[in-house]
Amino acid sequence: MFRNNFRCSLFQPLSRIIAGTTPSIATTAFSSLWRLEFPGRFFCVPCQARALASQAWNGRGTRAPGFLGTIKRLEAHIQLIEKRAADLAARDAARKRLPDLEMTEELQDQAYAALMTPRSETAAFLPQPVAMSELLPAPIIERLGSAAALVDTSTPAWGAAIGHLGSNGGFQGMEVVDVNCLLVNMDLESRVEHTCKLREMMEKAELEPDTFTYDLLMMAHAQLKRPEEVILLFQDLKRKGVPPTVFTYAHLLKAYSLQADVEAAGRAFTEMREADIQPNIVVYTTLIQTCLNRREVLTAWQIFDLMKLKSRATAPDAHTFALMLHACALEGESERALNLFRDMTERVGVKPTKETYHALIHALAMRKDCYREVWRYATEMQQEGFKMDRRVLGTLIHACGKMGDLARARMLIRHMLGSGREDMIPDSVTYQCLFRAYANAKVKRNGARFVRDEPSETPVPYIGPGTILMKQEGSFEEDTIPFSQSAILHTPSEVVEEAGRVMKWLCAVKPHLVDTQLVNALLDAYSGQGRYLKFRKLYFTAFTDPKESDYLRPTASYTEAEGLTFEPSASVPATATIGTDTDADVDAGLDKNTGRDLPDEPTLRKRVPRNLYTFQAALNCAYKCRDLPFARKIRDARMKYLRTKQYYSQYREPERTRLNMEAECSLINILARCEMLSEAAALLQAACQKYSICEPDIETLHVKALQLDDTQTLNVIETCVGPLPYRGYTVGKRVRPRWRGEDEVEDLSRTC
DNA sequence: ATAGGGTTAG
Repeated sequence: MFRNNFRCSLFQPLSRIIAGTTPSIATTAFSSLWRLEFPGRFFCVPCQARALASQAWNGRGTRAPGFLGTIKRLEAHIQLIEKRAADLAARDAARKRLPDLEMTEELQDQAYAALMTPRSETAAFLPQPVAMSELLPAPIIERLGSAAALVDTSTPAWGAAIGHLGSNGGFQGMEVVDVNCLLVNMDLESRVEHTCKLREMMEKAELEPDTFTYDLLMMAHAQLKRPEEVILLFQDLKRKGVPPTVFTYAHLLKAYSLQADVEAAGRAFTEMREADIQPNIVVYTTLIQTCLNRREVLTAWQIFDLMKLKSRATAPDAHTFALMLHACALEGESERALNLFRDMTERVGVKPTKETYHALIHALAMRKDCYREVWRYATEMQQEGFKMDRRVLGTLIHACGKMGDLARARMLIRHMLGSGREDMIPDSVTYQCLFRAYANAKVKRNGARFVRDEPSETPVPYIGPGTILMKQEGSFEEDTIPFSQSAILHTPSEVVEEAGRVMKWLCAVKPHLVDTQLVNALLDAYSGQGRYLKFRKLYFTAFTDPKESDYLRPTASYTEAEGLTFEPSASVPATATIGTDTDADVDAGLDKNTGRDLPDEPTLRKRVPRNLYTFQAALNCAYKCRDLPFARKIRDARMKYLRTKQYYSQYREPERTRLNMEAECSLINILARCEMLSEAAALLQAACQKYSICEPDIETLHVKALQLDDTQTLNVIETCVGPLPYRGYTVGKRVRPRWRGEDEVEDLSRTC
């Protein structure tokens, strides 16, 4: 119900654009669909190109004129199609064979080894840089005089030079082209910085900016992500009657893309068509980006299809494919990404770029079952000569994090730190992925090691093979990441201890990297390794409470108007309060037996504000350890958070709704696990007024109701989520105490 | 004589 509404609202801009009163992207673009290059001939793009070429030529062989030529061309075409079909079949066969090969690990290790081998650096010959003063127009150089030296450095002092110019007659007596030439040679930052001064000087010299002037200024602002100024510049251009070009509109559309303003982009697109300006591949690609920024993936695909159909000139290129691969990643559609990539390279004949490879790897990294493909394409990318940069490595670590491949995640981090390159050092996101690897690492719960004679908690500076003991200039801090010396971490304790050490190290050495997301990731690591006590400690010590000024309204009006608070219930297990024995029981044996982390472990040096994902992680943890009082505390804190400005500024509408629904469902499931079905059912009834809840969202409640044979609750569930699927619960499962069994595998995520 | 693309919460 609600979810459907939500879907509709998501797609509404699309329908409005297609069927709306104003002609829009889709209508205008569809109307030109009829103007295909080769109506009635379904030749693929390369063949269209061939056909064009052969029409233009009168050569021999397949280019021969007349009937014979036609036959030969047809034969050639058929051969081509046959060859392609054979190639595809061979490829498919190879792909199908693949799962039988038992080389997964080995292959991945090879891939990793290939990745880590430094490629021989062939020093590219760079031509001598030309002096700036030789590029600038003569009148400007003349007026600058000796001040021309200001710009003849590696970082030209544009501010000083323009100031000098301004006090020496400015642009007086010059042409617009001179100003434009100056702009062309200025870097984007300087263009933005000195826009006002330059326009002032132009006005003084009675020079009217032309289209190119506006283009250069708009471009600079667009690239530096300042959409407001771009839009203002465009309005100014219109007001002055300067005619825009397709470039001008492209810059404007880029601004709307940054604002994720699909409607405005649609209007601009229409306006452009009305001015009889043909949209080109860049315009369409920017429109796609706008849709993706608003998560309107369906519209993005429609524009993409349109580009393919419309003409050869607008056929998608590597830029467009990179975006669409990214669209696949957004939706977790890994197969679609693979197909698209194959389409791109084999059918359309577009050469993959670093960006397309990266986007493909990203799309593959979204799913665990594509982990091998991630490494396959990472290797291929490397073999094609593309260098790994921080972003690609970041995506690979992301894949490791998702998969729980901790060993490789740590190796990649070491690699990045050991590279000693400024542009390679891991950022906050990279570390976040590392922590997710800690969270998802599959280590045996009982690491059957009674005595552990290698105390892994001593922070040892990493000294890898080939690392010189001398600290490298400027990167000595990074070199001391307190990884355990063991190449592989075997027990949850080892994992959790290392995660904690790394976090402390980050707090001490790189505090600017420690943000809410990172601490949330550490929470996930504790939760993932079953360290619920540590989790709670972190949850209660590492975060700041919202300040009075953070609230939208004064907190005096704090009277749960939402009406979804828990009823205090007598059947709450009395033991389950923070820090009691129950908690220690819930935590795995090691924590308790060694007592290692029970006495005041120093808390994090840095505190960060909570966000919605903090609560999500906490609710998941409360679910896993069945801690209802903890869940209620989380809920209260969350309710308070919903009144803060941060809540409204950090999350947009669809995400808010999704997370709020997830939180409600978590609470329902926690209640169910604690066998408080009537309260859970009441909550469900209230929640389904606001959200469209499916059976998988509240699976625990359903299973629990079946186990307890609670027909009343089952009825409530049925009225709330519709007809219930069969759930084959086993009685044995119910009897077996699951408090300290292997990891529970209930999935709280929404899969429908 | 310009423009559009890739990492972020299992």
